[in-house]
Amino acid sequence: MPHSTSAPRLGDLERVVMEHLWEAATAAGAGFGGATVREVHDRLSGEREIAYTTVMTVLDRLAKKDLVTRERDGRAWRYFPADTREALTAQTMRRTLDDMEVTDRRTALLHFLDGATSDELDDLKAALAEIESRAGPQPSP
Amino acid sequence: MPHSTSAPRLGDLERVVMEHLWEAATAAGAGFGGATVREVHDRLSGEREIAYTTVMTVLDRLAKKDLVTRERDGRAWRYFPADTREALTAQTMRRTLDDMEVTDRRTALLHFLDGATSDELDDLKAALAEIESRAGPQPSP
DNA sequence: CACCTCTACGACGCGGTGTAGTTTGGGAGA
DNA sequence: TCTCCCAAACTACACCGCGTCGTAGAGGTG
Repeated sequence: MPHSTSAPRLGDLERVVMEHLWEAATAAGAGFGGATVREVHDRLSGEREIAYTTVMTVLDRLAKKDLVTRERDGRAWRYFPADTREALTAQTMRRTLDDMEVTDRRTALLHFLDGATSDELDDLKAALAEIESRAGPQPSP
Repeated sequence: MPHSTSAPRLGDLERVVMEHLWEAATAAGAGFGGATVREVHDRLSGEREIAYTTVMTVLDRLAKKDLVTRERDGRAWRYFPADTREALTAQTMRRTLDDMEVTDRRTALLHFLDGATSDELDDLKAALAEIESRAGPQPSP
């Protein structure tokens, strides 16, 4: 039984392709975005040599892993990231935390914060405050 | 060039073996611990069928990935986890955050916290407080 | 010496990923 | 209508990581 982990991991090229989809999504002003195989291929061709079908295969696999969705656009498919970069990052981090079956979570988080810049700590505090306010003000214990 | 990511990811069996090393480390009261191939194999044999050399190979690969260290113990090697489970977890989480080249880190962290239990939030706050106190009391800005 | 135990090294199968060629189906123009 | 082009679909292949062992040596012990 050769390994499982049930976690869709990104390869190098897959990541690059996701980059372009994310860029396309933000560039198109939230509402739309996405890209066809040809569009992604054209962009990648500017940076390195790569076959059209290679891009197609990658997009296809990403779709099978539910990392992207697709809609018809004429005869071609238009691919969209299923999650934002931030959401995917968070998911992956969470999966790590869960998979490792850490008993002493506080210590793990402490180690994590050890490597954090003060900017990052600020980001974290901001996020924490946001969550708390969303959950409603806590009664003082 | 088939992928790289410079990230030592754990397979299923590798993880199981690490479990045993971590257990051995804590069971031995901080100071020592570690385990030989035979010890790990004996323990695994109780749960499933597995060859001695399989365990050896895994330990070997873990050593090459610097996830364990080893010292001579008679004719055998004694293997020690290079990091605690918590430290490794934190490392992996951090690597994810860095690799994904997230620009909006705050949003990513927000997504991360979205999936957190309130226990986990408490752990995080405790860790955060610890870091802050360690860095010395901040002068009010 | 014979034996036992450990290490070192190599091997094989399988799935994932990078990479691409070949086949097929359907619109668009001559 | 017939042809050509484009995009999709399918297939293929190599390489690497990991689970899985086997075999060959080396070095103590009875």
